[in-house]
Amino acid sequence: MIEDEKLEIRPKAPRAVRTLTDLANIAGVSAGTVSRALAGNSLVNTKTRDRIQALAREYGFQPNQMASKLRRQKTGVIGVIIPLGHDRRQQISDSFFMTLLGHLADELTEKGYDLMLRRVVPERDEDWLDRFIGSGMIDGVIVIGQSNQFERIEEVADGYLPMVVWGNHQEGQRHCVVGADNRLGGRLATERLIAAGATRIAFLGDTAPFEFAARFAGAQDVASRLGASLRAVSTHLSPEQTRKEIAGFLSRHHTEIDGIFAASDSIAFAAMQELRRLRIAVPDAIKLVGFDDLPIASQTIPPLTTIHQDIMAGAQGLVELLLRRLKGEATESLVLPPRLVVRGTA
Amino acid sequence: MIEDEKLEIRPKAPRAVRTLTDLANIAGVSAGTVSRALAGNSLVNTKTRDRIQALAREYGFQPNQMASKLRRQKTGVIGVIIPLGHDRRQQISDSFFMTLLGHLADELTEKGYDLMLRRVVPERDEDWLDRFIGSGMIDGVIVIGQSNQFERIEEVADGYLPMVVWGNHQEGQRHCVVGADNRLGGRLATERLIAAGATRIAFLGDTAPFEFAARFAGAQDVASRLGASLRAVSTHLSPEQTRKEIAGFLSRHHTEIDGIFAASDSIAFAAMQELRRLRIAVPDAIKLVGFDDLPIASQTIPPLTTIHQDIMAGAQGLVELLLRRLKGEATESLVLPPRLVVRGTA
DNA sequence: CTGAAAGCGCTAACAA
DNA sequence: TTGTTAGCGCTTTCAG
Repeated sequence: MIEDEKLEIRPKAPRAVRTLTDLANIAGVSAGTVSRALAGNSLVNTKTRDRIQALAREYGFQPNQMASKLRRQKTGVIGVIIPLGHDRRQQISDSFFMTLLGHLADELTEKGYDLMLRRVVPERDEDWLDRFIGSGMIDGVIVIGQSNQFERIEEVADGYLPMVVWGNHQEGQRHCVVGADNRLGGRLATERLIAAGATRIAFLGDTAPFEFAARFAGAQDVASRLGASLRAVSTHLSPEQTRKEIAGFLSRHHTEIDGIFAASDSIAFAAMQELRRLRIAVPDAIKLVGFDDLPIASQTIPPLTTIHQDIMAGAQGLVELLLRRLKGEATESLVLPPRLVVRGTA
Repeated sequence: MIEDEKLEIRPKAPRAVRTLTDLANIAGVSAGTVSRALAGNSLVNTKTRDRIQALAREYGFQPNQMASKLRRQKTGVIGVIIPLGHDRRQQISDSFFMTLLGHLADELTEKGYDLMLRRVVPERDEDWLDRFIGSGMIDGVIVIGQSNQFERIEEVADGYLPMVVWGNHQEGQRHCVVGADNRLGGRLATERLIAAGATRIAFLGDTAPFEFAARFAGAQDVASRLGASLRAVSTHLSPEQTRKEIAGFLSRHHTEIDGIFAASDSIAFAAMQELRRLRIAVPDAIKLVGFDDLPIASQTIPPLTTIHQDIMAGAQGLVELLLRRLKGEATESLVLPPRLVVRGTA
C-alpha cells in the first residue's frame, strides 16, 4: 500500500505546483481563496493570506498570466509598434527612437505594465495597426513615429481610444500625439544658421515624414522672413543610401551653400564626415545645425550645434497620456518645446 | 413586442462580432469550424474556409489571443530581458544593446514570434528571471547581457531549457550563450596598441561584468607576453559617473600612459573627448582602441580604431539557438569572432 | 471570511 | 467534412 502511494505520488513531484488548485490542495483551502490571497485581497483572513503567500514562495508558484488575462479581460501589456514606412531598414532617427524605447520600457515597468514590441513594414501589411490592436494581447498601443502612415493612424484613432503616437502634431488631427514642436525647432535651427552668417542654406533629409516636413517648414518660415535662400535636398531609403545622396550633393554643390540644416543628428554626422572628406571647414565655410541632440552630438569635433528634444519627458508624456486614455479620458496632444543648443558647428 | 426586441438587440450591435461563436452564427456553422477555417486547417472544406475567411475580413474579426494561448499552452511570444545589474541606468554598451534589440525584433518577427521586452534591476528583485519565465506569458527568453548575474542565470539554466543569453562564454558554464570572443578581442586591441607603439596601457571600463573582464584578461595576455605595462581603471555606475571617473584619471595620470584600451566604444568616445579637452593628441601622444564598432565609430575625428562585433549575426544566432531549444534540443554556445578595424586612433 | 460554480474565448479530441 | 464537448487556469459573483 505504501509502495503504491509512492508510485502515485512520484510522477507528480517533478512538475511541482503549477496551478492555483495545486496550491489550494497543499494549503487545504479552495482555489478561490488562494486566488484572493495571492492578489492581496483584503477579504481574506490575514493569517491564511500570509500562509498561502509563504507557500507560494516556497513552491515557486506563479499564477498563469494567460488564464488570468483571459478571465479579467485585460492584459497589463502595452504594445509599442514602430512602423518602418518610408524606409526599409531603420530610418534616420533610429538611434533616437531606440533611446525613446528604452525610456518607455522603464516608464511602463514602473507603472506595472509590460511592453510588447513590434516593428512592421506597413507596405507589406496594410492592417499592421489594426492587427496589433485587435490581437487581444495588449490593452493599449504606443506608435513610435508616424512614418508615412498618418492617414492610417487617423482612421484607427477614430475607433480606438487607448492609442498615443510619437510624432508631429498637425492642425486638426484626430489622434493623440506627443512630440516636439518640429516647426519651431526648424525655425530655431535656421535662425541660428543665419545668425551665424549663413545666407544660402540647404535642408538635408527626407521631407516625406511629417516630422521632417515640419522641420523644413519651420526653416522656410525663417528663411523667407530673413531673406536667406533655402533648398531641400531630400534623401531616401537606407542610411547608406542617405549617406551617398548627401555625399553626391555636397561634392557637386557645396560651393553654392554656406549653411546646412540637417533633419536629424544622424544626418548631420554624415554631412560632417563628408565635409571633412572634402576639406570644407565647419563652421567657417559651412555652418551646420542638427536635430535631436543625441548624446554623441556633444562629442563630435567640433561638437554639433543642434536642437534638443527631451526624450525622457517624451516617454513620460506618452505613458501618462496612454494611461489616462486607458481610463476612458480623451486627452489632448502634448507638444514639447525644442531647445537650441549652440555648440561648435554654427 | 417589436420594440422590446429592438431594445434587446441594440446594445449588442455596436460591439460587432467579437468571438468565434459570433462569426459562427453569422456563417451558419459551428465555432469549431470557424476555428479550423481561420487556422487554415486542411480538414475543412475549401469553400467554407474561403467563405469564413472572407466573413472574418469583412467583420474585422480577430480571434482572441489570450484564449488561444491559454488553450494551446503556448504563447508565440519570446521574452527579451535586459538586466541592469551593476548599474542603475543603462550601462555603457547601451547603444550596442539597443541595436541588438532592433535586430532581434526583426529576426523574431520573421520567425513568427512576438517580443516582450522587460528591463529589470536585479538588486531590487532577486527573482527577476524566474518571475519572467514563470509568468506564463512567454515561450522562451533571451537575456541581453549577463551583467553581474552570471550565477543567477546559471541556476535558472539548470531547470529551464528555452533560454539563450547574450554575453561572454566562460569555460564550463551551463547556460547557452551567444557573444563575441571577448578575450580574443581584448588581445587584438592590445596587440594593435603595442604595434602602434604603446608600451604603457590603461584599460578603461568596469571590470565586474564578465564581458569586460574577458576583454581585460585578453589585454593582460598580450601585455605580459609583449612586455607592456597594463593597468585597469575601473569605472562605475552611470554614464555620467563613468565620464567623471575617466576625466579624473586622465587629468591626473595621462603622462603615465601612452595607450588606452576602452572596454566599449562609448567609453572610448568619452575618453577622446576628455583627451581633446586636455589637448592631448590622439594617436600621437596616446593611442586609443575601442570595442563594439558602433556606426558612429567611423565618424569621430579621428575615426576610432576598434574591435568589430557583428550585431546582426549575433541576433540571428540568438534567435536560431532559441528556436532549436524550443524544440527540445540542447544547443552549444555560439562564440563569434571579433575583428580589428584599424582607423585613425591607433 | 471561505467554498462552490460559472465562465473568459478558444482549440482539439471524439463523434457523427 | 463538420458539430459537439470538454476543458486550458484563473477570477469573481453568489451562497453560506
